Amino acid sequence: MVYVKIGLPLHQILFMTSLAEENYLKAIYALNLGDSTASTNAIAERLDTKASSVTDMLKRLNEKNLVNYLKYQPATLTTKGQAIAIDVIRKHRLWEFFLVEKLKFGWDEVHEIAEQLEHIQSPALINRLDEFLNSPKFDPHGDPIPNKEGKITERHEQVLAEMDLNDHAHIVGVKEHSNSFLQYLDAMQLVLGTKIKLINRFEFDQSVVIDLIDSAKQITISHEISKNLYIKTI
Amino acid sequence: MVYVKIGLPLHQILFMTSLAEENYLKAIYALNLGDSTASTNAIAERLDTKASSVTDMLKRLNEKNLVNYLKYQPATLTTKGQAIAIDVIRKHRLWEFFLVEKLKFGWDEVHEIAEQLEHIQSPALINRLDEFLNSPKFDPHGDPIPNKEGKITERHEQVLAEMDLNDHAHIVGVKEHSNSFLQYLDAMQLVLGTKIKLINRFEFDQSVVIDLIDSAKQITISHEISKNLYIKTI
DNA sequence: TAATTGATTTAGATTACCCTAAATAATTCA
DNA sequence: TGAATTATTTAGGGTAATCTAAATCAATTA
Repeated sequence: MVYVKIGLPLHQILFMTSLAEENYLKAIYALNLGDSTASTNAIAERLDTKASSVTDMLKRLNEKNLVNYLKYQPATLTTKGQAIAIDVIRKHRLWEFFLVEKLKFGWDEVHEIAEQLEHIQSPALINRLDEFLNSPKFDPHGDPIPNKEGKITERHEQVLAEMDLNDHAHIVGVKEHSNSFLQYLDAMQLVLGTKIKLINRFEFDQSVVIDLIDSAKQITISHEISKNLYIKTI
Repeated sequence: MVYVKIGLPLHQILFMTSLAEENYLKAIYALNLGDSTASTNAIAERLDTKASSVTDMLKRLNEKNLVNYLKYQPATLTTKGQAIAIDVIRKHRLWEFFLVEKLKFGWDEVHEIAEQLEHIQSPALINRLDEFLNSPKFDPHGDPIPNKEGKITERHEQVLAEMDLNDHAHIVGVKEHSNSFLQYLDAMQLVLGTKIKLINRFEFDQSVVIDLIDSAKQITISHEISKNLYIKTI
C-alpha cells in the first residue's frame, strides 16, 4: 500500500482550477452573456493577453472538460465550466458587497480587490460570508449575485435612455463599470436607489432632464450616461 | 517616447512579491523567531518542499535583496524582507480574527483559509479591515497582531507548565497550533481568557490539576498540554 | 472566384517554480 | 585527523503560463 502526501484540501484535489483558468472561464462566460461569441481574439482582448496564449489555454481547458473548443471556432463553456464561472462571479460580487457595506469602500474602489478575493478557495468561507451579509441579492453596482446553487436572476432591465416622459423610476444598476463612470455618478448623486422622474428629452442629442425626487433637484444627463443606467419604473 | 502597458496596481509595480516568495519569507522569519536558524533543510521541511528548490529560491530572494544568503550558510532576512514577512503575518492574523469574530469559524478552522487571504495585495483593504475589527491586538490563538508600522509586541510569555502552586492566571494563548490540539482544548473548555488556579502537580509525569474558576470544575492535564498553553498570572 | 485581409494556430522561447539524481561541502565521530 | 554521515548545491528536466514570429486558415471584396 502506498500513500502519497498531497498538501491540499479535498475539494481542490477533486477539482482544482488555477487563477488563470478561472479568469478564462469568466471571460468566456461574460462574452457569451452579451451577444458576442468567445472568439480567440475577443478573449485575448478581455484578458489583455495574446491570441496565441488563448489558443494554448483553450486546448488545456478543453482537455479538462471545462470548455468546448474546436480549432478556428469560438469557445463555449461546458456545464462544469459554467458552474465554475458562476461560482467565481458569486464570490466576486459577495466580496464587493462586503467591501462596500462593511468596509465602507466606494463602489469605484472595489473591483480590483474583488478580482483577487474571488479566487480564494473555500466553500465554507463563502457560505459564511453570505450568511454574515444576509444573503444579498445584488452587488454594489446592481448586478445580481448568483445563489449557492448557481442560479442567477438575470434581470431584463430597462435603461434610463428608454424611459418615457413623466414616468417615475429608481436607479437599480449600472451597465458600464469603469471607475470614471462610477465617479461621475457619485458627483451627480446618482447612486443606486435614487428616485427619479423623467422631465424632458432633447431631440437633438437625446440628452434628458431628470428630477431627483428626494433632493428636489433637476439635472441634465447625456445619452451616453442614460444608456448605461438601469432603472425600474415605479 | 514609449509607453508600456502593464496591468498592475502601482504598489505591485514598485514592489511585487509572489505567493511563493512570501511563503519563503514567512518561513525564514518564523525559524529565526524560535532559536532555529533558517538552514536550507529547515526551510524545506517547513514549506514541505525539497532542499534544492530552497537553494533556488534563496538565490532569487538574495538577488531581490529580500534575504541575505551565502552558499552553505543559513539565510537571514534583510530589512525589506522582514518588513514583508511581518506584513504577511499581520494580514494572516487580522483575517483569522475576522473569520472567528465575524464569520463565527472555530479557531481550529481558520488557518488554511488565512493562508490564502494573507496574500491578497491591497494596503487599503487591510487598513479598512483593521478599522472594521477595531484594531485587535491578538489573533484567536493569542498571537500578537503586528501594527501598520510592523511593530509586534512579542510577549515573553509563561506557560502553564511553569506556573506555581496555588497561583491564579488566565489563558492567553497557545504555543502549538495544530487542529487536534485546538480541538482538545475546546473539548476541555480551555478557551482563551479562561481563569484558572493551579491546584496540584504530580511529580511522576508533571501532569497538573487546575481549577476552572468560572465553571468551578477541576481537570487534570498532561505536561504535553500544559507546556503549550500560555498564561498570565493575575 | 481569386486575391487580399484578418483571425487563428503553430513553432520555438522564456520565466517562475518545482523535481530527481549526482556532486560537493561541512560536520561528526571513531 | 581521517572516514563516514549529513547538509547543501549543481545539473538537468518538467509544467503552467506567457510571448514573438511565422505559418495557415477563414472571411471579405474586387
